[in-house]
Amino acid sequence: MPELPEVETTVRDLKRILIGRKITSVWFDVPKFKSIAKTKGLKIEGITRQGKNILFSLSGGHVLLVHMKMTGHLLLGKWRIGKKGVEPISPAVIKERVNSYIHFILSFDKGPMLGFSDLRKFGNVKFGKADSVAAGKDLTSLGPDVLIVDSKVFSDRIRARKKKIYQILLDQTVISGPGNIYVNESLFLSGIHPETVSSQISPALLKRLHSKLAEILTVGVNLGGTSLDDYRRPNGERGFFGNKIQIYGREKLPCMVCGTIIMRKKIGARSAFFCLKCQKPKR
DNA sequence: TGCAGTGTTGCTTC
DNA sequence: CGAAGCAACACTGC
Repeated sequence: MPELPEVETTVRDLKRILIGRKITSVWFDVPKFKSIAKTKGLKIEGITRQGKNILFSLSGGHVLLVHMKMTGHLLLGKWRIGKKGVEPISPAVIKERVNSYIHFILSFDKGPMLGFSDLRKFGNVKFGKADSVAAGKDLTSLGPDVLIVDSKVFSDRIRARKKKIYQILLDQTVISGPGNIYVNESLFLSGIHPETVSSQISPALLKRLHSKLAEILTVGVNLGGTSLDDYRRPNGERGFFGNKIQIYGREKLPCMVCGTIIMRKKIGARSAFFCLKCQKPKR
């Protein structure tokens, strides 16, 4: 689920609470998360984002990397760990179904705990010294961040590939950050058909795409991300970008601009949504 | 009832 | 080498 705006929202929300806190105990119920045990006793010195990865800088030069994948989200709250498993105490919204799949918890010297909810258990964590995490494939394979890269580099990297622009935009090794919702929205706003071959799009049009993508991602960040289903902010609240969606998920509904019925097509195992009148293959 | 589909990504296979 | 298919997993909706 989470794309750049959801990850960025999570980082910003967590930073305000967790910087300076010392991890006093850890709990997990899925073997793949066992490396969080090594964070016990360390202090959180910083929280940043790289692509869709969240990086907790910890004392002693350590880093905890968390990727939320499809259904993960980090929540601040209180849990009681008993024989029946994890029992949420707060926040109240924790009672929502989507928040009841906690698979690891960090407790601190004071304040709320940090729980990781992940219905499908696709999430990932990595722990290590900062340089070894930085040298790992999770981070080295990432292309430049879509909100940081300048439009010339954005354009050059995309034109260097020869593939459908929709697939290129979802490829984190080309540009990191965009996911399915915001990619569909940005192609719609730019008037580009998702199957347009990347190498054939002019630098001028790619400049427009870059600006629309950055614009829509920024709106997403400002609205706290998109909560169509599972995603929640750390305090349990929803993000409101869902109200701004113009094309994603609107198959068979009329285009908000021209009224043409919106199409859906599988491209590389993902669903692209587009308006045939507003989005032409363009160069 | 069963099966396609889901905001992600990595590995295997050809 | 790249592209396609499958895998991880749990649930929803047609």
